[in-house]
Amino acid sequence: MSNWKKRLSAEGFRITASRRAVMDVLLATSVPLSPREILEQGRRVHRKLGLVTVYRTLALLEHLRCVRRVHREDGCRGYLPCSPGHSHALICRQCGRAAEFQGFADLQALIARVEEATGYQVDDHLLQLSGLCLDCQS
Amino acid sequence: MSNWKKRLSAEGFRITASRRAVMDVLLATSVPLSPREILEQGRRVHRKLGLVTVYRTLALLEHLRCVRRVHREDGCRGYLPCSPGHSHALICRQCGRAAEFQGFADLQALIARVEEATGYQVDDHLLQLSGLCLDCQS
DNA sequence: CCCTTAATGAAAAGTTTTTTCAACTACAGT
DNA sequence: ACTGTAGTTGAAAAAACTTTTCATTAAGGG
Repeated sequence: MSNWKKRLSAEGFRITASRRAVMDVLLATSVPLSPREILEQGRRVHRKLGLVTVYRTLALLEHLRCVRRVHREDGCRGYLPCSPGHSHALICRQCGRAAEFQGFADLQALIARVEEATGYQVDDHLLQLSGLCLDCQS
Repeated sequence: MSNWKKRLSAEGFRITASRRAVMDVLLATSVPLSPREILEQGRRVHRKLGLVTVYRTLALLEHLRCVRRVHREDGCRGYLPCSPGHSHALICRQCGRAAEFQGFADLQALIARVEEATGYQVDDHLLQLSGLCLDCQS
């Protein structure tokens, strides 16, 4: 059983046609999608899908860390499926294609320095990179 | 003359009461403000200020790098004044107070590694930290 | 102190997100 | 399999947010 289904069940949530439609769409994309885009594509597999349900499903799946929300200059609600563990998004500014990467130790070092410099106790971070993917460089 | 006024003039933009109101509000805050909050506070110094103008002014000031837009889980349009040069925001999740920090070399190293790992050519990044400020830790 | 033109604000239009609520259905227990 | 029930859904409506339009205002060079 796919991972997201396990997580829903484990927390007592039901596997419904709408949730399947939303996850199917997200698992098939390599570009962050907005709720409206997810609705449109999702209707191809589940005709009755409604926008409200897309919003609710995304909120739930984000909470369970099955999907990740990416922020961009335009539109702050792009969704991507996310692999287990903490990772970050790297988005092509030309075609939108997204890749994931890990934070490595550099980020820990940076955070430690910032904590020292500011006195804040840092417990979360938002890091996204953008640029050109291999295909778009030519 | 304050820096933001210089930048506006230098690019041929006018120093108006509305723009002064928006910048005054931003320079006085340590918490990211939404366009609506800026409108409300701005009206205390410039009665006729309109919401449309706040949006337009923020877009302009952001373009000129006099203000910075911060993204958060809730609401993706928080504005802060920004110091010259590239820096990042660190926001207290309790009181909202923001601090700035520089990217240091760690970030460059991280980006270089990601470029190597993914083949992308990285040319921009969005980095924000959140945690507890000194006051909120007690 | 004019004049030109950038800038403004109110209203309206367009979007996005949330709330409400009756109907539906996944699935645990029978 | 069948059934009951509580979690889910989707349409409509409300609320919130952002952009467009356009007549009026005023910044600042001459």
